[in-house]
Amino acid sequence: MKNRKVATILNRIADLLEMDGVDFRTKAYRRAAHTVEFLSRDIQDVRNEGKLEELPGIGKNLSKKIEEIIDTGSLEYYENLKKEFPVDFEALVAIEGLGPKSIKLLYDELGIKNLEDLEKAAKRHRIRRLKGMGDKKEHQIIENLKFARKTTGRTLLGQILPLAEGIKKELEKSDVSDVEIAGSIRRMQETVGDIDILVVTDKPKQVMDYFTSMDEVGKIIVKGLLKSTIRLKNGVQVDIRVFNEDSFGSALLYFTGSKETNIDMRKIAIRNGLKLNEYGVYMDEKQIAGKTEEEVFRKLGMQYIEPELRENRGEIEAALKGKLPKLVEYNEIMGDLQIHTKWSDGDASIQDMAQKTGKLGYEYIAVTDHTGSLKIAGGMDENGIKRQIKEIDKLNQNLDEIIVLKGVEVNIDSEGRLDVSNELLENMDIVVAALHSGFRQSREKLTGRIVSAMENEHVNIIAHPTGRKIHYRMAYELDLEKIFEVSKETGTFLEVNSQPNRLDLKDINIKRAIEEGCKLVINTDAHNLDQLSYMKLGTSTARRGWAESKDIINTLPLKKLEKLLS
DNA sequence: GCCGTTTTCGGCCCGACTGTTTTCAGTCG
Repeated sequence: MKNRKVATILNRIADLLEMDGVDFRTKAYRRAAHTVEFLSRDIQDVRNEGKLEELPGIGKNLSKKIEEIIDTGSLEYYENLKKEFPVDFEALVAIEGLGPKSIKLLYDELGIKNLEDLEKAAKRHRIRRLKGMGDKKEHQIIENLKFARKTTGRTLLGQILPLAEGIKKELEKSDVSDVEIAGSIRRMQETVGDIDILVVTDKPKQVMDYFTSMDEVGKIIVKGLLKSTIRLKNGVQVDIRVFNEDSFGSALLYFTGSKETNIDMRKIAIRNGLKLNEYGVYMDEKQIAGKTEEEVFRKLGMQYIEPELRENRGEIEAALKGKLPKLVEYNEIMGDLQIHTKWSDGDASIQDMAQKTGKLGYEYIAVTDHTGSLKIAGGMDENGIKRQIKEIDKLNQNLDEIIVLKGVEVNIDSEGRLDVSNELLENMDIVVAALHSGFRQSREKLTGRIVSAMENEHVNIIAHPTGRKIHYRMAYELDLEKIFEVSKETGTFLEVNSQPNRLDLKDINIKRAIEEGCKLVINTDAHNLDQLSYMKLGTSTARRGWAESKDIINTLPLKKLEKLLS
């Protein structure tokens, strides 16, 4: 998968061009980088088919450059640009208040190339003497330097969601008639850079004062009547925008993004002789829509696009043609098919997990504790599995709100073998299989291990298929196209694992899997009672992958699911 | 550098806030 590498180089070129004051060509590189980064296929395959130019934003010139990157691993044009501007752009631009123009000025006038140079120059008061700079700006740079070095970057959605909801609750106590969480959180992106909040009020002064003086506020970065930005004590940035009721829909649309989707929607407005901004849809000077998002989409001649789809990955074209999928709904999930208990590495008893899930409105769960070879996770031996089966049978006689299915999460060893005998697997309602080690094997070997597990007639589900852990380890090398093909052939379901740092398969792979005709299952992989609520994260990931309920097997009622499993 | 429901040339989203400015450039989202 060279997609990441190609996208990174294209983005770096855009950075350097931006520094040089190049305008629209910069945008072209960024657009192409976006296309490549979120392509659900291997860019190398597209290149081999000679179809690079069919991708949005990629023409003759860029397709040649991409070919050069794929073939040689580098790009002469990029190398030359780097020589011209030998600055650590990425580090410098991470400083709040520094953009391409300032970085160019600092390099041209003071030879500043990196954070160390910047710090020295600022402390010697050499920056305040530059044109357009001043002592405030210099001070700001010194302040923000400290922070930029400590910053950890993006936060997991699962971590930031409760924080954002807390701030929303807090703001509801102020003079507002409405508060909504927008931005990438509303789009349910797997990681989030900041919290965006939109409020409706006719007392903006009071609300902004309230917002900037909340207990959690560490630093006020910007404060105005219509927009403010703060940094919480824990380092997370929060942006707030104030609107009135008549603009609520267009404001929510704008503030939810993504930026790329916003830009394309504004272009559609222009094409229709209209103007779209955060205050509404305008014909000449007159607002003709804006109160609700639905109204805005309608005026632009499009279907309503769910927030999770707003990533400029083809949803705008589909909405214009009326061909958007009908996404799986959060309340359509009927059960959870990967749950751990005290029998292996979970914290709760089977009964506790069952009772909690019964309250969530599910019809069924599957208890899928680890098996023998996974000693570290307290894996059960075959006798343990047999005893657990008996316990579940007994429990089911006393539970009326939910059915507990008998499952295991078997380990796929380094040669693709399972660690539980087929005789025993035959007795299980559901068998989940996964890799837990040997991630550094070759692509062929890793793919082969999963394929042989899928070819076992007892295996129903491949759990966390790519093994990635966000911020911790990359997905292992896999031929996903092959996995999808065998998944479809054998009727093995691919998991969308809901753990906040897994979300695996991820959105673009889900989309591809569905296109290939695979069926998926959304599981929490919960190890305690609280983690059962992660289902929301897995479902949002599936929605971001354009999944409909027909693609997700645990939207089925028990009877139909059992038929499918058999 | 890309693209086309007025275009193969001439466009390319739009607005708020800050700091350094006497009217605007740069940054940010």
